[in-house]
Amino acid sequence: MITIDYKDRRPIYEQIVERISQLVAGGVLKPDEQLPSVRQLALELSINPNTIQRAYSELESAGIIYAQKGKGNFVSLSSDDAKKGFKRLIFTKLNDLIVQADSCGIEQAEFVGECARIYQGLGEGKGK
Amino acid sequence: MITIDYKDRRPIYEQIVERISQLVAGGVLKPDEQLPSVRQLALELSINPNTIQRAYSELESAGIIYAQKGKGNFVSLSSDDAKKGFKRLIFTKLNDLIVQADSCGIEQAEFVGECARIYQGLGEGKGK
Amino acid sequence: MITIDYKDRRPIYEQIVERISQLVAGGVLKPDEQLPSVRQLALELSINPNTIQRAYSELESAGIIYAQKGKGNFVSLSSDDAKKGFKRLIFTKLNDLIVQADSCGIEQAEFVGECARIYQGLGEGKGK
Amino acid sequence: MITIDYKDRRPIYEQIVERISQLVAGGVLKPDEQLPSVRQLALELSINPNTIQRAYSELESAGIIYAQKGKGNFVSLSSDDAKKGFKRLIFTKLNDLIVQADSCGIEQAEFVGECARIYQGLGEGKGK
DNA sequence: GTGGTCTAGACCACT
DNA sequence: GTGGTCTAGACCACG
Repeated sequence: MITIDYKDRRPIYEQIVERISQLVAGGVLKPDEQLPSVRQLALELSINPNTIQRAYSELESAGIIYAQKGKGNFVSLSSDDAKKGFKRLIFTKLNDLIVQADSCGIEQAEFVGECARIYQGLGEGKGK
Repeated sequence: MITIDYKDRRPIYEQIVERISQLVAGGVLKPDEQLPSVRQLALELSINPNTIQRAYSELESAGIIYAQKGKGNFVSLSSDDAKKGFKRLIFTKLNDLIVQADSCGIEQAEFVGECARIYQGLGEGKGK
Repeated sequence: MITIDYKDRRPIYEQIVERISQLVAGGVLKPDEQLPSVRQLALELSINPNTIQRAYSELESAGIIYAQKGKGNFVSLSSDDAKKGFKRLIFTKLNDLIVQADSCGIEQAEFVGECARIYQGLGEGKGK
Repeated sequence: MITIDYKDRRPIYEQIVERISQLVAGGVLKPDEQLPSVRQLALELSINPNTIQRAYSELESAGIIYAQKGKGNFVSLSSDDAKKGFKRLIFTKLNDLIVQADSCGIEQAEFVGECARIYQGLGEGKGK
């Protein structure tokens, strides 16, 4: 359900935050569902509990999950809310990317063409 | 020609690398043209010469510029070559982004629509 | 009569203490009236009896209720006494808050104005 | 400039966050001014650098300060912006307090009277 | 020297 | 057993 890519240059806790956000956005984790405990997830991924704790803290202050002392961590957002938040995040990144693309002369037609090609690639991947 | 945004969270040397790459891709800096010396640029931007040196090193190992001992640093790529390199880089990032978008249910139509909207926004900005 | 908000970050026993204090201060629970038994209340709220026990202990050491072995827990304070205790508590918190407010430049007039606005909001809420 | 109250039940990092917020709100720390380094402040207060780091992280994600790797942490908000943020925070707490006060029968007149008394106390304290 | 991340291990409050 | 905080010490990237 959650894997860590040690080659990824981003910090581990950030990878976990993103992964769980996706699971919530994708509706795999439903509102009020309990997440694996800090210690259990730490064992599974064989990383330090503090790192999980940090990821969960970030998710909590982002309003995606809520914590109850002595009980556990739970999903707080509906899948729809999470999707909206995620969309905002992705479209912000897309904006940055297009600014860059534009600054070195890549035009809309070419950019959109590339999008189509990539989406098609994804579709085929699924079809396998 | 080159400005630094100290509030940008990315390292300074990375900002410089990006900016010079853009200038080459945009044809502002032409092949075999000499770049400002490490010391001069450091003075202009009032930052540590080590930082400039690092940026130039990265640009060199990316094949965008070449250094001649005792003479200076020079542009090695043609505008077109730089553009191609840049495109590869941007399209790789775009790929990652689309994988993410897809994984939380954003479909091609919506994604492309957002691209169009952003490009339009850029166009208006220029028109000012 | 008593409800628990699981999304509230405060411990459950504290919510119960506060709620019962309010009921006493508001005169809903009268002196020498019997409170629901630990087990019964635990069943009603479907939480651990230990948690109720802890709440009752705190209430007892605060002098708000008293326990009789084998019989149950009873209200000890009159509504007026409870109100006084409550007032002391609230005004202590208010003091802290005003110290903070003052330290960042909020003056009495503005503070009192805000109080009035909030009280008005409450009044409207009741009017519904 | 910053002191820690070990009797305070709140975590240390939270005390630091609040204290620095106040200093920014009060205009003592001005925009773009550099804060003491993580290690230095840790030494001064004789607490672990990680705890300071945590406080600074929270301040950063709240937009009150910004960090530059290798350089330090700097105030980002103007004193006015900080004041507004702080006001919102305090008035939220005030709201909670008034809800409590109201629920046990403290009326607006009495509440405001108490505010006046407290503010007067503060004034006298300063006059000394 | 500076911030950022991670590990290891401890203690506390709560259920 | 669960989350939350803190300490101690390490390593990396940056300037």
